[in-house]
Amino acid sequence: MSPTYPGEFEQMVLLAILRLEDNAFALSVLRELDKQAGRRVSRGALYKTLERLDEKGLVEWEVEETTPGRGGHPRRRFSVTPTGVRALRTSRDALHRLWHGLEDMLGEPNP
Amino acid sequence: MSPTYPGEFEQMVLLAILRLEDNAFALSVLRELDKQAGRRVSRGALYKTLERLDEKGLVEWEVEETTPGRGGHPRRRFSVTPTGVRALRTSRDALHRLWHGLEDMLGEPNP
DNA sequence: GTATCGATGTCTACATTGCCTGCATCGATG
DNA sequence: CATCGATGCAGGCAATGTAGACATCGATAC
Repeated sequence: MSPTYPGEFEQMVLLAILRLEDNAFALSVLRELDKQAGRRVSRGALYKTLERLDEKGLVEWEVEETTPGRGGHPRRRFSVTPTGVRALRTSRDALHRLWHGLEDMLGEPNP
Repeated sequence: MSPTYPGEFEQMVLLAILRLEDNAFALSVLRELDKQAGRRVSRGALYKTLERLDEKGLVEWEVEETTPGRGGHPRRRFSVTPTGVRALRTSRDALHRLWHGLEDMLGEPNP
């Protein structure tokens, strides 16, 4: 049972969900990833990732009480589980330690 | 033309090489990853990753002038190419923007 | 001088992630 | 009723992550 770390994209999805708080529906996540990280992927790609994160217990969701006046599938509101938050912290800390001290070569983060 | 971003582990390997400067031989990278990021992988895993980073032009290497008195294969000294540095910066910036503002939930980095 | 060790590198194979296209659902709108 | 819009799901291939076995060749132990 080796740890198995969240991949690069998985991390981004988790972060996007956290930022969206109550508004983390799949398509909003897609927009957030584009807006904040310049990362554009297809819906299918995102859903697959969400499905995997769910299987790993890093995210969970509930269906939204259907807003009167919209059809199709009821949408799901995602949230990051405590396990997910922990995984995120671990990844961040590891990267942070590796980055630390390289500011000269890499420059400061570009906001 | 798809960008294709460095994966989670690939980023760590690139960073480890940068930190080691002139001392970036495969096995030192392995130790650096363990020490700084707590990430332990087999040699095979690392070599595969280095090979892929090389194919993508993110790292390059030269064989070391053989130190008198050590046998086996001559070891390779790796370095990150300018392209590699750029890729690293891009990934960092994207993650940085996503992290920004979430300090309350995630806490400050753990040094 | 032979067996082994130590530090490297390579090859093969498989598991996990990343990512896309295409298809289905179902109110609202024309 | 045809279509659109916002969703979600299935299937499948490509890229990444990871391990384990095997090869090389000085140095050192016996």
